[in-house]
Amino acid sequence: MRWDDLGSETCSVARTLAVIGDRWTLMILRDCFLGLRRFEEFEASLGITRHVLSDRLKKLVSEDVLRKEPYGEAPVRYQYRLTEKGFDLYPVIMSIVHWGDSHRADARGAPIVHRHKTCGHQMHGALVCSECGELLDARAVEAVAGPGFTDPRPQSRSKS
Amino acid sequence: MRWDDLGSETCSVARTLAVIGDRWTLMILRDCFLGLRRFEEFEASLGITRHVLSDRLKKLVSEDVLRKEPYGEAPVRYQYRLTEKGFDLYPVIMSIVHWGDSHRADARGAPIVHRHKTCGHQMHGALVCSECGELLDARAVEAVAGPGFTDPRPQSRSKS
DNA sequence: AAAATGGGTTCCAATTTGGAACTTGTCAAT
DNA sequence: ATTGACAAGTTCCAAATTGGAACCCATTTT
Repeated sequence: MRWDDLGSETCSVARTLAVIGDRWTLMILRDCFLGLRRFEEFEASLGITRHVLSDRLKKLVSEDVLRKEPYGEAPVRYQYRLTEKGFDLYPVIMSIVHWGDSHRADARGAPIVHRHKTCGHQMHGALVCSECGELLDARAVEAVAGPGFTDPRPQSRSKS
Repeated sequence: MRWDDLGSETCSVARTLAVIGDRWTLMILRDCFLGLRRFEEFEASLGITRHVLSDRLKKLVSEDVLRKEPYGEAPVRYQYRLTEKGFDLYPVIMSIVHWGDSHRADARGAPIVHRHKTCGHQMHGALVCSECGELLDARAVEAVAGPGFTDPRPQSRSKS
């Protein structure tokens, strides 16, 4: 399968990764959550080549994850900001951060720590059951076919 | 910057993506959480080319996300299973699933639904503050330098 | 008038993928 | 005892993607 066909799979992971599952896209989104907005800010922060950055930003805008808005007057400049749909990716980023903090931090500890303004504590993101609020463990969750389920790969790679 | 240098960045997102931020790796992990274990199962499920699959599995094993264990007797065969470190990626996958369900599902609804065995309800993963348990919103979280912080890109791309 | 700034685009070489065929060890059937 | 099948790869080549650098264009500052 070509990577570009991922988006038409009957799977929410595949469909999501078709948007953000790219080498650099999640790094761009990390920067967005850190408040970066301008083309050259992303470039300097990531050290990504300009045309790959340009391409990824276009894709994110076309997917409505980022919004490109003009600012400044005489020489009109542009900035890229998260849409609500983009903001909804926060749990993905925070889960990634927490895994990195837990498993890839150096001896001194996490490079960035997070403070919850609401309660004032230093915290990390925790994944819980939306219904009972208990911490989620993969072994306690059962996946079953939902309303949008269709048998995967009906016409795929023939076996003979 | 080359993608391969990501792992040495002072950022947990970068370090994590150096392990899983690859085009196919998260799809492989999705399959692992769905219970797939064998090389040919992954290949059939993903339609990925064999040498890319082989390469990704090797990387995941070397990162201690998957474990390669022999099974069967006479012709010894191998299977790949999640380690604890791999299991800890569950929040990442579930957050991705939830975003896909929310923003990329077709009219009929999610292809897969999840049932929490503990409470019995159909649920999704929700990201909360580890300290106060409140649902996390990006705007309510402040990121500050932690113990492992070092100034990014000290020797990077010179400007002149 | 020359250089800088911001936000790109164009070009080419190097790397990575996609696709298919080939390998190796073992078993099962002819 | 050959032939075929299976699992798990590896090898080869062509096509696509990335990395690196240079170029473009409209304004603004020096």
